[in-house]
Amino acid sequence: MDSPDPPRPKRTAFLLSQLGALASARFAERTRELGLTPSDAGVLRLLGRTPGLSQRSLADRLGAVPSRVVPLIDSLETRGLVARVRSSADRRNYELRLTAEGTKVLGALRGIAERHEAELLAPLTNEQSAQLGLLLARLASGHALDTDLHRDTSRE
Amino acid sequence: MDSPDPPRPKRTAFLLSQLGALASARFAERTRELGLTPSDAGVLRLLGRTPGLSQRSLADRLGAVPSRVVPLIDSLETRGLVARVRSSADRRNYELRLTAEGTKVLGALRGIAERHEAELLAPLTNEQSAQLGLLLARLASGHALDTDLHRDTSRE
DNA sequence: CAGAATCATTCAACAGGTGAATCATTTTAA
DNA sequence: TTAAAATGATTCACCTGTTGAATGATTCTG
Repeated sequence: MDSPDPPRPKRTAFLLSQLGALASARFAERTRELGLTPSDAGVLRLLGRTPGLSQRSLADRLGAVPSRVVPLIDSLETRGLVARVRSSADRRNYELRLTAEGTKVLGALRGIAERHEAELLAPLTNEQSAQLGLLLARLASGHALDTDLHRDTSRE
Repeated sequence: MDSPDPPRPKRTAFLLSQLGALASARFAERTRELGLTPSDAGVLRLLGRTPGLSQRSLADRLGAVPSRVVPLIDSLETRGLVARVRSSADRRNYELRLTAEGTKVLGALRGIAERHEAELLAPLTNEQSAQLGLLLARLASGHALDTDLHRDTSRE
């Protein structure tokens, strides 16, 4: 037969999928040590930056459906990381906020993200990492995968 | 307060996760038009390159558990894309092979992969795409995400 | 004020994936 | 040669993350 394994170049798109999955899996491992899922982490990050968000707009920014957000917040509320307060302006909404404990956990999460980044980019030099960051950013903006994930058209 | 949105640089690890998820989702859309899941596509690709594989070794190379492979092959066999033949050497094993139809579908799959790659890399110049390919390959090999996914230590 | 829209919630359902137990077959040891 | 251990395929119950439709409360529209 032919040579069994000429060092073939592997599609870039596949590499991207695989490395993305690897990155996600590693990050999940790290957050699990804090008792959090990646979704939990996303919620905390978003509420840290934008306190008072409603569940609806949180769902939009997460790219999730509202019914999905309910058990997510339930669990974070049970653990005392997030508080639901009825909006006085519109009593249909909750205003979601981090508790003191939640803010603390968010801090730990930032540390985790830093170590995660460092571990993932370890095989590259700083220069290469910077290059990669630029290329990926260009790719992301080219595909309307924007700054924050699903910046959508509605208000709030 | 602070300025609400200084165009912050976004972690490279997060970009990687997001773009990887995007790439996977887009690829899944494409394969679905052929009536295939991404797992199906992986099986066909592997059987195209290595005919006669057993379900066990297929599971190893896919990074899946054997019980997962059963319904996967069931479905491909039902659709006439893959054939199970008992190994005469060891009647516990099947020898899995693509049918003529399966080979045809594999061809279509290659076309899809090409278009997928082109679409994904569209925002970049050819030079940038090549650069990205190199950086990702370096990253993958640095993380032992090797040529084919899980080249493992056992035989066959 | 009546009807439409909106937020949060529940619920049934589904896909994908996993581990334990089982059966047939092969290998190992005695 | 045979008893015991190992191996491949399969079944099964189960779990997690998700989704969409229906519901109740509240607010907006005209």
